[in-house]
Amino acid sequence: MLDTFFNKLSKGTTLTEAEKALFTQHVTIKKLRKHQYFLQEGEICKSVAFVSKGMLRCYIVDEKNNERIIQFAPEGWFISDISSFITEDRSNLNIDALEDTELILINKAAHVYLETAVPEFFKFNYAQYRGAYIALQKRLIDMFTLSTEEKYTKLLSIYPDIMQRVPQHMIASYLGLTPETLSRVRKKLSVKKTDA
Amino acid sequence: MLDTFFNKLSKGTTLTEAEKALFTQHVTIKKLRKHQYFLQEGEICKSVAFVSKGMLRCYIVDEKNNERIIQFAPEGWFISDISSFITEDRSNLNIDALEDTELILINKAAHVYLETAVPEFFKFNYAQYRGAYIALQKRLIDMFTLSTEEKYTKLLSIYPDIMQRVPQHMIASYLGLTPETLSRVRKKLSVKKTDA
DNA sequence: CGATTTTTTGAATCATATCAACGTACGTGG
DNA sequence: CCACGTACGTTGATATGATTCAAAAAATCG
Repeated sequence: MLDTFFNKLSKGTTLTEAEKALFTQHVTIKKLRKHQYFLQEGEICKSVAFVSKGMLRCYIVDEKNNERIIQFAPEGWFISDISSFITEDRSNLNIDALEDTELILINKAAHVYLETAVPEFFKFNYAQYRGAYIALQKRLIDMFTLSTEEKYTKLLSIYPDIMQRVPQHMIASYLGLTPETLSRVRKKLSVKKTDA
Repeated sequence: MLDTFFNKLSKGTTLTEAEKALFTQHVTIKKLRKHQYFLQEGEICKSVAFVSKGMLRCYIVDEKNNERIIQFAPEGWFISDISSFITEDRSNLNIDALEDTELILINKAAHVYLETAVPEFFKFNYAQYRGAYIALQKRLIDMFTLSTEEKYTKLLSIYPDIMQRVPQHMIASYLGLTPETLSRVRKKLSVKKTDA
């Protein structure tokens, strides 16, 4: 049941069977059908979720009622509103399923418990946050320095299958573009390719 | 000498005198005069720096030779290229002093040692990274959702003294604008204010 | 004080957003 | 399984906001 999860943890970590049993006891499994929410704005984020199957998106709705996608979370990733999870303030993020998905939920009590009971888990989370910070900084730099075209091709090079799994207008939103602009960028690129 | 540093650590952490002594032994002090570099692109980032006095900026140079400022680091903040520090790859960031500044440097060996010798330091860094990640995510959201005008006024509300300490064109760079655009935004805002 | 850097202003240009219309794919219930 | 309705993607025309380039004004530094 928790295979993918232990797989993820075992990158740089070795868990004993006893420790694995602790996880099994303290986490819960949740299934979400396409379009169902893991978190809606206004709620307090009660859990960190590991995606064992499927895919979610995290988005914010701006004052013009545009959805702005902050992050995608396919299987093997964690998703949560960490800020709300830590402070227990209401979230302004929405997280919903783009496909039927399966989550492994770690609520706050479990999270605190597991981090002390399993020091490796604490270290793992440390490395996760550090890695997430580095990745986000790179993304911010890309937002600043890359052209629209480059942003799109870079996304494709990192996630080659993303166009198969995610509707185009959501990719536009993730890149900070309108759907129309992304459509035109793609057209231009396909023409370029044909030229060669 | 390390007062501001211990002050920072003591938020949520209590260090014994013995532990403080360990820090004193393992860190080094470095003074930078205005315009001097803590890190230049192409170098490997050898230390994490705590700013005890002064201010630095972290920037990247894009292919059109524009400087893009990623981050400012006034006293009380940490600055480093964490990615380069961890992986020991060459950095593509530049970090230099905007004023005469004083840094407390923790090199890799010291960092590793102190994190194991002082568990509180490990926890502190965990919280730092997590906080940095949350803050960066908020910044990314602001970049997406705020108008140019709002980005500028929000920056001012968070760092009211920033215009006094940082040249305007660097603030423009931080916000992802040209200096001309920021100048015009400021003019528009000052007219609005006069109207009232 | 003069020299250099920074900020401001103006005009032209460019990239993306916006609005509107059309074509296409999709899945849902009859 | 087909038909219909809703979503999604494309295309065109126009508007908007920011950039670019150039030059003057203001501030800062040695």
